[in-house]
Amino acid sequence: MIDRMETRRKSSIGRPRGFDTEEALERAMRVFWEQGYEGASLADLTNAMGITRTSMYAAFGNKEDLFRKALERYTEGPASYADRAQREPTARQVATAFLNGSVWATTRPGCPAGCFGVQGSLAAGDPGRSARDALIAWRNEGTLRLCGRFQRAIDEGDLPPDTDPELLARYLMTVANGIAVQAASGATRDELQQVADMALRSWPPA
Amino acid sequence: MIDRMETRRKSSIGRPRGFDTEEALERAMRVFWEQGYEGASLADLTNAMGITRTSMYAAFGNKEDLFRKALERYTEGPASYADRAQREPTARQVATAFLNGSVWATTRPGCPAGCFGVQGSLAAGDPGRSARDALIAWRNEGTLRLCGRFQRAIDEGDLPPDTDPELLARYLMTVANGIAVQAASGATRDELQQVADMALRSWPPA
DNA sequence: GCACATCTGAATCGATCGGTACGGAAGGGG
DNA sequence: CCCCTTCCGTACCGATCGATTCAGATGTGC
Repeated sequence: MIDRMETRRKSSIGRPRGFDTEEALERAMRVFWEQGYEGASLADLTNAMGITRTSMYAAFGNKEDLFRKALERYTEGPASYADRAQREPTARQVATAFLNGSVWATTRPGCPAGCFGVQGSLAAGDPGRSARDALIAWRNEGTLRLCGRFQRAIDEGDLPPDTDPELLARYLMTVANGIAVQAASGATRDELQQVADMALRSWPPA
Repeated sequence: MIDRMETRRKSSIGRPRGFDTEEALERAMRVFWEQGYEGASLADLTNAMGITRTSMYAAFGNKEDLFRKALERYTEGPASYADRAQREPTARQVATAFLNGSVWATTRPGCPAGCFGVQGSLAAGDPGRSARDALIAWRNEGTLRLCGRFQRAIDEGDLPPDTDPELLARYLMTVANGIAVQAASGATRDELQQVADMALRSWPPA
């Protein structure tokens, strides 16, 4: 009852866990991704994970914790393009990689269409408010990281000194969010790639 | 039991309704807008509407019908900027009015932040799937109408003949959807107006 | 005033919600 | 081997879900 909600086990004594927590989390992530926090019931989740309620609670804590861990996995998995984009050498390449990555991630065959960080919980009632707030923070952190990267680009002379890094970051995040919504609406990868290309046409000249 | 789900009453006999259906629908719209279809419980809705469950069912049918009627009201109310934008004389003015309107509508003081057509139901489980599909259709219809408007602009010589009207329409809808998500994330009207202005910089020259 | 259609409110429906308690099964350390 | 810890499946918890039923109140048309 103390800290059993940790995914990692603290000792090797006792019967070992009978399922792969990483794979179970992957399955849970996809359910949240597809149905959202409030739309995903415990029955949906445990069914997809292939385990019982009890095992889920022992391994992950509760539904909210499971959602947060699924978000972490999403960040390091399908959304890892964001991290990679940050490491591109120029601001323009960062922007291009970021939008291309968002197109790619939101239209991956075999994965739900759209972005976990958007449709996981955009609006919610009381019980799902904490999940919604977690995603709001997640999106805003992404914007902030982009902003910091563009500030660096300004300092390095890669962008004009009168550039507004916040605007650039918010612009990119806005387009990426829109791409996610469009992907959830059935837009294809090709169509969204064209949109991303067009969005980059308003990027400040290198 | 036949068609009592109509908002309009078919006869004047009997006890008249004790509440204003339009105002009740307005209140319901805001609840769906703020909490989404699945996040809005009957208790939330009827509480905000100031009526009982029974009155709601008698006047609107059921939760799903109420949602559809709320969407109609949203279309003709807060989202009426889309219709108005279509009637602008040039394609560029259409695009400008559309994005400006979306910024304005998603950040209206006294209204929930964001767009009903996006956060009303972006992802959902089985029970909310029909609401989700209704909003998908709603967004795609908006794109289609923009596309038709830009096709007309091409025919009129307002846009170059090699323009892809679908791409322009999808681009605008993508940016508007992104603006909605950003508004739901706490972005201010000024910030989003800057984003909209920047998005229009990639518009084909007049 | 009468008869009737409709509205209203409370009580209730079965189903499902997220979350738990319990007991048997199963594996590791001595 | 035994003990002990942990896992796992079932059955169940109170609360809430959307939806309905029913009696009583209320207003309209005759």
